[in-house]
Amino acid sequence: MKLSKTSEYAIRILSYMAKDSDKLYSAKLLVEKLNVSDKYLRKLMTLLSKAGFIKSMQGRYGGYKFAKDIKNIYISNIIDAIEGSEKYLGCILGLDDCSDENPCSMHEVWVTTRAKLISTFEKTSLYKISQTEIIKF
Amino acid sequence: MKLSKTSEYAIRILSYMAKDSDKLYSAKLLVEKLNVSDKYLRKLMTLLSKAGFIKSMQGRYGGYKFAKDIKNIYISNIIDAIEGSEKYLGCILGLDDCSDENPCSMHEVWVTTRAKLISTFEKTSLYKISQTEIIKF
DNA sequence: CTCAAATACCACTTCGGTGTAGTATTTGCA
DNA sequence: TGCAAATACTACACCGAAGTGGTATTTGAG
Ligand code: SF4
Ligand code: SF4
Repeated sequence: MKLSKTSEYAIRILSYMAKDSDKLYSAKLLVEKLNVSDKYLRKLMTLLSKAGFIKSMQGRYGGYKFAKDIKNIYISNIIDAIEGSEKYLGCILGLDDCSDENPCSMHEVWVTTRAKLISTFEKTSLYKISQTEIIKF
Repeated sequence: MKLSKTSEYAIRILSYMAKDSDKLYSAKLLVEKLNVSDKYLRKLMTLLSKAGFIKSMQGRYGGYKFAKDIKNIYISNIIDAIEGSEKYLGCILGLDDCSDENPCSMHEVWVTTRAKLISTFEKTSLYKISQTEIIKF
């Protein structure tokens, strides 16, 4: 019942960057501030670049900055890019073939819960997160 | 955002057995009916025995049957026994150290969603599940 | 008593997510 | 131009969950 570590990291990194969304961030700085290993963070940054959330500047004084308005980046977009939506859209019991017509007794409450979770992801933008003070990353 | 495969299997198996909760089920039958590999199911059955949900009868015409009233076995009990409650009680972003006092902007809606999910698990017994027709396992 | 048919146990393999290492490439500035 | 400091890339190591194989043990029927 958790997102993958990679999704966690991605949300953490982008949330952190969203605090000053025009700034250019180096991998070195992010590694120091956030709790992600150097190599893994760099790999992830490249992935996030290719996904279009950020753009990278190589060379001396390079780094990463947002490629688009953080008001248009939602948590659901990030999760989709990293692990695909199936990972959190499916049934909690893993039974793909049953439907609303053939439900088990957990179905109704599960579907309701799931819907709420999804709508949370789809409605929460990085901008919104940046408006809240986060002490610990 | 999913339970482990093992939890899925456990819930599937016990839900199936709950349809006729006094019957003695052989591993062979369960393997045929449910979609779990022979060896893995047998290993899991031993684990479920040790956890006290079922008891096993060895020898010729042996098998498994419930060790207690299925009205007293809740989904949350099963998940706890297999993967521990931490796995689905924590924060979705994996940041253990922030609290209700230092929340990010997802916190409130996440906590609400999580609470609903947990209460679903804690209120749904195998008996309740058995009352609903499940076509596909 | 013997055997068939069932579970229990131990050890190994496989696989995907996570993390690491080393090297190549880019780029601005002295 | 040459170097320092940054990112990009490729390949491999690690680890826990999932899955498999083979053997030992139990037990009732005949
Ligand atoms: S009926 Fe039950 S098992 Fe099937 S999708 Fe709904 S919650 Fe999952
Ligand atoms: S504030 Fe709440 S939802 Fe946000 S990261 Fe912390 S525990 Fe998770």
